[in-house]
Amino acid sequence: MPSLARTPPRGSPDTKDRILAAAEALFMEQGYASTSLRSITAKARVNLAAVNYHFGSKEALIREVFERRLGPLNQARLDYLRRLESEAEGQPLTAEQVLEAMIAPALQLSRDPLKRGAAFIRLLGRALSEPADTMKQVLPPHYRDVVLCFKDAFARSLPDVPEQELIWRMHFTFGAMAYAMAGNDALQLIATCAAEGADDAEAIIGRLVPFLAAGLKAPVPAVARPGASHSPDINRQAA
Amino acid sequence: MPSLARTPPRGSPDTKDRILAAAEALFMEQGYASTSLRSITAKARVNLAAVNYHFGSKEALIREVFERRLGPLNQARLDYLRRLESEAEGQPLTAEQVLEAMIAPALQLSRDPLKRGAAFIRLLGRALSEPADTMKQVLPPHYRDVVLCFKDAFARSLPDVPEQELIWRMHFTFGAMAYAMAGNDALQLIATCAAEGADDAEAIIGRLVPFLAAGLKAPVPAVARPGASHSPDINRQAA
DNA sequence: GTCTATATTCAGATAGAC
DNA sequence: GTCTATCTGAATATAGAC
Repeated sequence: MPSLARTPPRGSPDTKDRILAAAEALFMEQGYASTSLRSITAKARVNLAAVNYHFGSKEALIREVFERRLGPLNQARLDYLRRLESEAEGQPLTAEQVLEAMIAPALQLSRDPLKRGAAFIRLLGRALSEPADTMKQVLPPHYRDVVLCFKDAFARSLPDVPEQELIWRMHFTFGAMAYAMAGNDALQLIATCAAEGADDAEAIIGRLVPFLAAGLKAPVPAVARPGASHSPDINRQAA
Repeated sequence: MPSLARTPPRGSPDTKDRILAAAEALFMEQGYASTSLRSITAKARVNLAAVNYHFGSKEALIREVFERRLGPLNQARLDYLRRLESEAEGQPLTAEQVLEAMIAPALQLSRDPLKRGAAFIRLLGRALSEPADTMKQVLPPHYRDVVLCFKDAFARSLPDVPEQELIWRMHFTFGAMAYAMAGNDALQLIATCAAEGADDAEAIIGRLVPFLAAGLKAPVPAVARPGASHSPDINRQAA
């Protein structure tokens, strides 16, 4: 199959891939705006002009970094979810199972030593919080099916949670996932408190799934929509 | 009091403040690296050279943006926690109360229409996920006391959660908080599913506290430290 | 496809008049 | 303190030889 690709792979064995790998790593470390094409080509040990030859622009490069990884990742999530649902034979899945379908493929990718998937997973966690306009255009189309399918799956798992409440809980869930996947420790919580194993992705998942499942399954407070404040004295605070 | 400040306030009524407000807003919208001093001074309607005159450098400016807000905010969190603890008279606080002490002061700031605190709160949520080296130096010192005091408070509220597990749960908690505070909806979850009220900070808090409290209080799985995988079949997944 | 060299734009920072 | 004008460097992108 690879020898039948549009451009014969002779001459340059992997220039494009080297650029993509270097871009992935540097975007993760420094962010999109702070990473220059010069540093990318230097790390990939290719010529500066190669980026514009192969990709056209810096924006097209970051776009391809995401397109290459995100399609397979999200397809794996959907496949995982469908497999669990078919095995359940009509029984609704547990929230833990739905979370596992969301998280396990990312864990799989982050463990792959060949594809340098870990860098991408961390980049992805960062990108979800990035204000750059590019990200706001690139990510949503890839996630559309995942969001819709998993929302339905969660709704079946959690029939007592109203739809609006469920959407907010998924919002919080993605936030915690993105933060954990990005390996963020901006507050040096781990360092300050001397916890170990921050790099062990599997350990993180084992803790993240029960945490999020409990939040998703929490009893729905009688706050409803009309403005009943959840706490009577939240306002008596000076500064 | 203000007329006795080091530099008499005549001549420039608020040049520094206008720069800080503009920087806050633009850093929130575009991120640190993508925001030029030219765009900041244009928005603040001051001269380009004023930034370097008043602050010395772009990095010193962003540093002051955070220092001006973060000290009072985190002090309010500590005061709130201490007040709740003194009212409890020795009884341990609930996890909901500790979360409220963490979140309510941020909500307070984000609602203040004069100080443009909402922009800062969103900027703060973003900054916690930002890879820039500057942030990694600026934020941790401000959060050190908050992290330590709230860790102790959570530990008293949740005596059944081992310390290592609690640290991870706080990590997830801060992730969900940062994501929610930043108003991130990178996946267009809210838009896709047509939920309303995304801008109402109080509604977010009313949903966030029960969600996080349930996660923090979740039963601790028998995963312990030695590598007992939490799920037997997490690995049989192709791609 | 790959390279050198360069065009162009824009960034942060500063000098010096007022 | 504020302004104009400018220095210096670095960024993206491209032209054209090989």
